[in-house]
Amino acid sequence: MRVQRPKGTSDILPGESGKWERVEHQARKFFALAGYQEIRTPTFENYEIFSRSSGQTSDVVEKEMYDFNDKGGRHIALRPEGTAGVVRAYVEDKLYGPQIVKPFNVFYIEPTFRYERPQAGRLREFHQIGVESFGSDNPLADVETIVLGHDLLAALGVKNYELHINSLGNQQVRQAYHDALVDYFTPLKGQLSEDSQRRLGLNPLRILDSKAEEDQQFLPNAPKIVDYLDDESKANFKAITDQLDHLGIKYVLDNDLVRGLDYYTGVIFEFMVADQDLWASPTTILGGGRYDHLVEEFTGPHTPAVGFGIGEERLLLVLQKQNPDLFAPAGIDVFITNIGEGTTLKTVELARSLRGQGFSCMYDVDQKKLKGQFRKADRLQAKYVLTVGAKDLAKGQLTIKRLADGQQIQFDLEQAADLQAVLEQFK
RNA sequence: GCGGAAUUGGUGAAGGGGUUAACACACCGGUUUGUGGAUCCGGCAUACGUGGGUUCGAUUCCCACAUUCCGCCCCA
Repeated sequence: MRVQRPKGTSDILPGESGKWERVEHQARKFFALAGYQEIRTPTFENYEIFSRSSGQTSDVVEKEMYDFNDKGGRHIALRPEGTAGVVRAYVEDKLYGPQIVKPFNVFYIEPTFRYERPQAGRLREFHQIGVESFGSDNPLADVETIVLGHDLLAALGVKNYELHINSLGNQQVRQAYHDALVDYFTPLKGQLSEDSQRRLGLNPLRILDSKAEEDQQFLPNAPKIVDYLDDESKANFKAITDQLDHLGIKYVLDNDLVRGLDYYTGVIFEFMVADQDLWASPTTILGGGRYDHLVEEFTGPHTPAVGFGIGEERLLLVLQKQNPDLFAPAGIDVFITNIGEGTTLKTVELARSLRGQGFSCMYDVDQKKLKGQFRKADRLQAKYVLTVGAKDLAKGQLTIKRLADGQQIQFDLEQAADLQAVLEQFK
């Protein structure tokens, strides 16, 4: 048997898992403060949920879906993004009902899957932290979502990121813009990159995203979406950017920002980090936007919505560099060593008592020699070592030592019921 | 999907077609048995990603595959 995890997956080991817990704990706290509640949807859905929402010509559907047929012949896909499943649940579970306060705000933290070549900050199984807000078409809902993303990154300690935003307007706008792009690029077709020639027929919007050298020269003069926005879309976008201005949130208007999923309709945005040590080119750690028709597409009532997703692996890469303090190893409060006849069970009793008092506490189940126990305490970065010695115990006493400076004090056994009071003697 | 590099023990690694795979760190044990983080002593890869091939003989050469890393595409 080959003992090897599937390509593009990773084991999050103890030590590493603590970092994840801190990030997720902070995120949960943050969402709770904003009144967002958690939603958990299945890891897999019927294939159509994703193919219809993301768009048949999107890369996600065309080549990155992790799909298979189950034993019942159902075409299943592991979720490649978070929004579709939440929208499905919103419709199926009738969360649009009048008894539910609008907007309906949720967050999720979940594994996500894309069948791709792994590289820095890109795995086949990765994790997304996301939010969705259903039911409001007010620009303030867009602003609230962007502010949430901005403030969450700030709370976690991400320092250098750039917020790119753009607007895609409604379906008529998109159609008109689509046609304009085809008109512009078709005469140039022969000079475009192979990929872009293909995109021209399928999804010309994608050409704007191209980084191919052949294409670059044509991009500056390509039609801009802003010129095709109708008055309402324009007013909407302006309202959003004005409010961001007032709130002091910096952003870059990025006409070429497209996003990989077809369901976006209004404002779209990405928080990008440019760090040569991490990635050769600027990389998106958070992306999102407005999708006003997806609920309808899933046979629900017309429901405007907006949300974003954060790539947790990428977030961690950035945080480890920009806010390493967040991940300072914790160590345990107390390690109990014991020596001599009749001290073992006393040790267990003390450990249970200390844990009950809220101290993290361990002892040596291997019952090695005292020196070995101290070595263990040191390796576990214990703050204090409490020693249960047979001789001391006979006098009703215990010894506690602070490892940082070697200071050691003795105290009566009964005082162990309130260790905090004992520890205060060190100060 | 395309291009490039890598793959030796718990880790970082040196090495080289043929009887002991260097060195370091970590770890384990000891330094006469009630105290850590120092020193000293000892131990620690029948093994060099997998499968083929070349050869008297390969971990060392060749091929394929796998995985990892980097870049492109795209995105989280």
